[in-house]
Amino acid sequence: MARGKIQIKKIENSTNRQVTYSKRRNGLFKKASELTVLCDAKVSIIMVSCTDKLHEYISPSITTKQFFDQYQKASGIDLWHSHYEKMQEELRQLKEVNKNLRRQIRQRLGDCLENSGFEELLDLEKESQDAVNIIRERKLKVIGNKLETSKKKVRSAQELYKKLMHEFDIRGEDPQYGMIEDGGEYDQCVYGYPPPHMDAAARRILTLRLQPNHPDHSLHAASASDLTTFALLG
Amino acid sequence: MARGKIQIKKIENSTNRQVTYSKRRNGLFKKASELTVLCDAKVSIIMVSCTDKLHEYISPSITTKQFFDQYQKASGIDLWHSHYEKMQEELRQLKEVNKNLRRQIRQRLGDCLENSGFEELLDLEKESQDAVNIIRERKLKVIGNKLETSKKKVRSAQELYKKLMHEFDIRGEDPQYGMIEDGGEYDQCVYGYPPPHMDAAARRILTLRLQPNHPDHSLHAASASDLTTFALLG
DNA sequence: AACTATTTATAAGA
DNA sequence: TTCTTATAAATAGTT
Repeated sequence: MARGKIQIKKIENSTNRQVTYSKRRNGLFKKASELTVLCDAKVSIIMVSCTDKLHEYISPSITTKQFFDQYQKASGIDLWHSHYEKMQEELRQLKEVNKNLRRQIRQRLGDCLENSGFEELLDLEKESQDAVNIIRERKLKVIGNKLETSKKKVRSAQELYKKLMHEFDIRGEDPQYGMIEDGGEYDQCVYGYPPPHMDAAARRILTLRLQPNHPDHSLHAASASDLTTFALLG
Repeated sequence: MARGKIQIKKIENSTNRQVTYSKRRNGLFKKASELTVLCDAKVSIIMVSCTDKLHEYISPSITTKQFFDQYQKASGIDLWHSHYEKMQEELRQLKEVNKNLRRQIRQRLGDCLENSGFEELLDLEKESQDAVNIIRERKLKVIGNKLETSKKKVRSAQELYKKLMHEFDIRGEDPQYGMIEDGGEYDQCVYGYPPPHMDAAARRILTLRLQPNHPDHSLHAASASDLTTFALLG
């Protein structure tokens, strides 16, 4: 506005722009302070330069926080209040959902059934019984896997045992265990007494192995009350 | 600034002050918008007049909320930020809890058991089976109550029937149902055919009632598979 | 709200 | 940055 009129459009020269920003900022703040005094008003100016520097004018006798509060109150504009309320609503809903989930769990554990109708109870019973069955299946499968592993261990122990026996045989020593070596087959082997050099775990596994010939099959047919037998496997 | 210099102090004449406020406010906003364009800056001006009227200038391409956020970030002044973060943390935790509860329920329904260990499966099975038993007990109790109610209904229907028969008898009409009236006792009564004036529901109840002589006792001993019989009671 | 004499702000140059 | 200054813009007081 001096030494020539200018177009109101972005100043491309960065230095120039910076200078103008600084000058006009001061001008703006000066006007604001005059307005504050002359008209007994309150003014807040916050500016962010294109280089993200922040400058602020605030009328004396007020803080920016007060200004924010007053602004919101006077404007009725929500600003963060709607945001805040949305969060509160979300919190409330989540708490409600959690409460319901907990109630569901309690019901599934057999609590709080007083208010459930007959149909509801029937559904609940069926669901729960189905769940028990699934869990039982899963347990059996885990047991099956464990048995499989045990079987392998037994087999390798047996191999070792055979080899040792063979060596004994070659040396013509101690024919006490000959019958086991003769058979060679696993099932024949395990009906004999376990050799004394096997450790306690291996022996326990062998002992258990004596009962079902085809564990995978018979286990799946077993009823719940039979299962404690197999829990010993650990 | 025109027609005479003025002192920068509160304008005592209220009308004058109002006019000046309006004029200078426009000037300020104009300068602000020029600054916005010329220097590619962001400006927020909020003014409150001495009569508590609020006016605002905000650069295009930004909201007042964003301005507040940016201001707080730059100034380090907290305002509501800590509050907000606390709420967000709370939300996060609730969501986590929610997730876990849902997982628990799924497990109790027999889903997602792949990662459960053997011990865990055992516990789960026991819990679930206990729950099924409790639910079953509860169901039986509900059935018991229903039967009790039905029994009362039957009894009152029977009373009515008896009374009617008695009247018939007095009038010497239609001796067809005499045998029932003779017995008088409930158990004898229901073994006969229900009288035609009973409604369908009452007849159904009577029919059901024919089977167990002491429903409360026999029901509690009944196993799960027997229960569908009683579901008909509705 | 419009006018205008005057003050003030400021663009460009130093 | 700051100062200078010619000039544009803002505006106080008037209508």
